[in-house]
Amino acid sequence: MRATIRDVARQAGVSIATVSRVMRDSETVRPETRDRVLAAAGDLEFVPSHLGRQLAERRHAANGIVFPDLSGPYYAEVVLGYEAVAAELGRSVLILSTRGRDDADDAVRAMAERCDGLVVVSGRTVDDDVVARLAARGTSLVLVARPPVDTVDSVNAENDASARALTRHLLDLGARRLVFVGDPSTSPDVAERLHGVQEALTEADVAADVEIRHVQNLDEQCGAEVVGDYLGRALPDAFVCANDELALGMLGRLRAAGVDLPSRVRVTGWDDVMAARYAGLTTVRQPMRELGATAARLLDELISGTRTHPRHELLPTQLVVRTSTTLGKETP
Amino acid sequence: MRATIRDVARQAGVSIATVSRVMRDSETVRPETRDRVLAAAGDLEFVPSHLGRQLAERRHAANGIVFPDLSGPYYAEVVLGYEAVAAELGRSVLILSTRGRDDADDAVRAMAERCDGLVVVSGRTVDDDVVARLAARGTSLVLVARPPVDTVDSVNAENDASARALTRHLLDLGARRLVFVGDPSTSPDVAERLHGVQEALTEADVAADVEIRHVQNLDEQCGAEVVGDYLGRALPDAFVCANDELALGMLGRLRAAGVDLPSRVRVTGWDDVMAARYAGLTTVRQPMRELGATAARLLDELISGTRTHPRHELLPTQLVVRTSTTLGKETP
DNA sequence: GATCGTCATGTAACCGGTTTCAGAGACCGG
DNA sequence: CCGGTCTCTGAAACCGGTTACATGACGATC
Repeated sequence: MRATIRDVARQAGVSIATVSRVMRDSETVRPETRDRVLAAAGDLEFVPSHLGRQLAERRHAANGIVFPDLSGPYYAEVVLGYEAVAAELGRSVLILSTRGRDDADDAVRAMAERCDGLVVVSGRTVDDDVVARLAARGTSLVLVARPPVDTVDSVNAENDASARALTRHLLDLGARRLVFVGDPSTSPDVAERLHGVQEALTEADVAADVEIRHVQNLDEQCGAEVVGDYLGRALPDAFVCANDELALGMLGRLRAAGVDLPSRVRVTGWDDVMAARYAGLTTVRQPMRELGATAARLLDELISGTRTHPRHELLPTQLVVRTSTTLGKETP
Repeated sequence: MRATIRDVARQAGVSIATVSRVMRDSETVRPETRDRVLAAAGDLEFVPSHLGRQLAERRHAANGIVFPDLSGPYYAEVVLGYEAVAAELGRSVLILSTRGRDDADDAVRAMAERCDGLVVVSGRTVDDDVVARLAARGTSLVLVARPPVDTVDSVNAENDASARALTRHLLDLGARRLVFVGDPSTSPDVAERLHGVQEALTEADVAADVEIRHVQNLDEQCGAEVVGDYLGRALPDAFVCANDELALGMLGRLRAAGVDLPSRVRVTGWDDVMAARYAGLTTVRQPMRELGATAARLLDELISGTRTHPRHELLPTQLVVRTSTTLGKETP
């Protein structure tokens, strides 16, 4: 069995209080005594138990993060940014993926019991009432890429401005008939993107319109299916997809059908995943790592009690133009 | 403040032992008493403290996983597979990324104090002596994608057979002068892959050779640089890269230089990341998720004491042929 | 009716730390 | 030489659970 604080105290001939003081060099201890304790601790290879310490301090020194999935670069980057900052702040990071878990709500609640606070990424993880109940219980919470709730901190990527920029880019290229691929009712992010597109069209001084094409999931297969539908009839000028995976699915199917891009049709995505670069996909880059990092900082403020009023951060995004819309100004 | 077991006991008019028994429905409690306790618990919204419980049980019910990075799909998938199985086994998962951390060794040791056991992924995370010291201390350990140590469990992906298959594939296509890109001294995985290539060449009934091209890092930039070097002189028949990122970097640079693939030169990678599919990269697919899942299961056996003798798992890999080597049998 | 076993529950020690408070000396000025 | 202050250390309570053991009630057995 590993040495405890009492073993060290006995060996050094002091009380456990003194050992505790030396280990966390809090109060003053006579150098001579300190040396004796340190010698005993080194001798016994004493490492203070986190459990004992945490119980006494009534804190976990750990943060949680809940996300739907880790495949695909989006969430992985968010988690990475989160972990980096949390570690800097001296906190461990607990992860919980809700994908394919039917007891996600319970799992999140269980996780909340093991952390000083947690971050919930994406609306596809747990229901709002779970979030509300956690918040009501006093759990420190930060929402990421999830519709803000007044009383709860949130971090989101800007959608509207980039959607407008993207749309103007397409209009500049002469595109007039757009098709937005994705279901705005599934996610507020998607709804905002669509909204930005529609606004840009309204503000434009040319006649242009956007059709909305709903899909089951935002994945490659659905993207391919959408292309299949359009191959029979006239292609629009551009497909504006709610995310990169949809767009990549479309690109693959279009290429297979021998449709030339960007002359016959243009395709855009959202996220700027790594594959988008190789596929030459015009898309919108999100500061994923920064989303996680910001969430970690906000959460730390909540936990440490530095701040009590909720904050809502909105991080900027950036249009990345590639060959799926124009050969003119390719960004490799 | 949240309710404790003593609050519940007082309200229900029983002792804390009885409450504990009800909460973990261990021993027999009279139904009537149980109902009283449950009512009180519900009333006070009592949730047993993990800290108290864990201290008493002297276990964390948490596992750790250490990896170098989470950007790029490789480690993310491993972590995902690990988390899924760990969650199934009722364990929380702590993560630790060592990238850009100069105190990685300490961080790993600190993490070990908070878990019942941990998985170390890749040799690029911490030194062998840290692993050895943890093992000596009795920490349950599983190594993933890291050179096996006799006494410590390990999970690795098969390298040799796939490297041979890959090489034979290139030989079949007529390639004779190969260049292996990557530094075999940095990682045993890379060394094994090179070894497989060399063996396949030796066994082949044609005259062929492989040159070894060392690189600083296994990333896209280095891949692009290697191409730059070769553009001046004669290109080999094929570049066999130690991973996909190198290969993708080469593909980009080759395409930019107007070199036609696969007619002028062939390129292969290793890992089968998502971008490889869009870049048409011939590569070797690793069962990344399964690596993580297997590690979680091995670790659970160690922690629960079901098994004491070390095991070394070797998971199969699979050659994926795409257009970077041949247009003949493209796998989309 | 005394003895015994069983069942339900309570008492108290324990897990390994932190922290409050009090006390023992050392030191100082008058 | 004495009272007061300061510095260092120890005793003990506490964090919130688990669990070995003790206890008491009750029914069964002879």
